[in-house]
Amino acid sequence: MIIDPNTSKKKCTCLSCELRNLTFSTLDEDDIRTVCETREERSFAKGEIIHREGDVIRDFKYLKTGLVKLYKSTDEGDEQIITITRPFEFVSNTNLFHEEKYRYSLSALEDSVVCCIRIDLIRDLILRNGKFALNLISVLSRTSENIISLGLEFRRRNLAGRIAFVLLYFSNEIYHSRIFELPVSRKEIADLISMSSANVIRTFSEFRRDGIIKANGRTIEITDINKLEVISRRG
Amino acid sequence: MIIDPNTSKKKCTCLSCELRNLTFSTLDEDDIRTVCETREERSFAKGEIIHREGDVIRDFKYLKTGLVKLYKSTDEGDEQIITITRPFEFVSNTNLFHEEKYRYSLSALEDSVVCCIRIDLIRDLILRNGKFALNLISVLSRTSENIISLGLEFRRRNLAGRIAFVLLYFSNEIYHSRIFELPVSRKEIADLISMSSANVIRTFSEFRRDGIIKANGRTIEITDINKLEVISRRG
DNA sequence: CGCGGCTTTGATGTTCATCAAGTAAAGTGG
DNA sequence: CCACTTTACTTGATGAACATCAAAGCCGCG
Repeated sequence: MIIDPNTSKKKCTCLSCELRNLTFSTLDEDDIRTVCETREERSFAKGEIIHREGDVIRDFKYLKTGLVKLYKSTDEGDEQIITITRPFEFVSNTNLFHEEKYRYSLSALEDSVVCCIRIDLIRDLILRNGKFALNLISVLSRTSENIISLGLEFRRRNLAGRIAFVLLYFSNEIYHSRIFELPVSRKEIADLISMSSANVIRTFSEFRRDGIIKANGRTIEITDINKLEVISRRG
Repeated sequence: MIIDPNTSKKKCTCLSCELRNLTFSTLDEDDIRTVCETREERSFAKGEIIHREGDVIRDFKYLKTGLVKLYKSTDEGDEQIITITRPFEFVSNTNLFHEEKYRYSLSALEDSVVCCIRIDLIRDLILRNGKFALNLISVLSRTSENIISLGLEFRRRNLAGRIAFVLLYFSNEIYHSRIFELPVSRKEIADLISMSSANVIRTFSEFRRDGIIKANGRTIEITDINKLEVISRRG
């Protein structure tokens, strides 16, 4: 870990970065060094906005640590949350390569570190390195695919089913534990599953009454995962 | 236009193909020739299935003429339609490059011609030709982006708003006319916007009563586009 | 010409949004 | 540190939006 005395930005050496195993596994030492020198690692506190829809796209962004939400603000002032994703899933909007500006906003749900690589450099690497390009396509596709798939999952469920699905998603995909701190408010869950926050809360209360979860503020414990899975499937 | 006497498959020369202006503009004459020789042009009658979810992905598929729907079958036997797209919008599922099998099915809503290029060849071109790779990323991103965006548009509208949106979509994006033949059944519209077919039909009837559209079977004429736009925006 | 699938409409009930009012929690300024 | 404000959460009551069920008409196809 190297700390630049001028900017005090933390920089680990890219050679040992975990991300290298993903998109950047195909780069040789020279290219890795170039990436390493030009990239910027930015920290965002919980709640901070990483970029807004309409901002000019300059960087290819990769989430190193933390948790973020991708969302769109509607004309009426509320948000549609598109996805909530954790590190090592590529995070820049998919429109990176065919538009100038972000279509969606991105903000930190937990303290997060984002690795920013200049988009010109990525473009250059694609042009020069076929393996890198192939790999990148794969990562980009997976990201989009996950977003599309999440939408389909919500679409076909009713209120209770969507909430069961969300709880299982956090438990299985994000925290790998049956007890966890919800990174989002009830309102944000509502914005994710396209239901009213009052009904989200009501459903939490019902799940609690039925002994399916214990909920104390944002601390959630899944006590009857079987029931929850049934609700998620049938709902 | 060349017709192969053995297979009776029509083949236009790729050199003059309109698609060349899109993804394949960066290929030199040699590569174009290779693509041209190995590709297959397949015709599908209205209603035919082009591929099913679970089928092994062998080709990169591009819609040349016609109209197709991308959809997922649920366990309960009904369909979720993901998108309906017209020619020159790339059509293969986005999982082309990171999965072995299709996640979604694709079928022809109108008689359609699909150009199929072996996936190995595409992979090879990506490896060898950086500009092609960059271009392809752009096309793939746009396709995914359109699907995601469509989902968001439906999500934030109520029944009437969704139907107004669908009608405007067909009118503006697909047929470029205020009179057109709906390529889908009422049931399929229901599967696209995640509402019941009975209520889709009811809404059509209401629009007709209110003088917003004339509907005779699948023939639709938008008679009051302003009202329809208001409903689409506010609904 | 008869069958099955799509369309249409009405009646009924469920699901969900909205409104309202109250409580708890968390930030804010003196 | 406390009073104050704001924001998140909670619950109930009400009505609107939508699904479901049922019956009848239509159309295309074998």
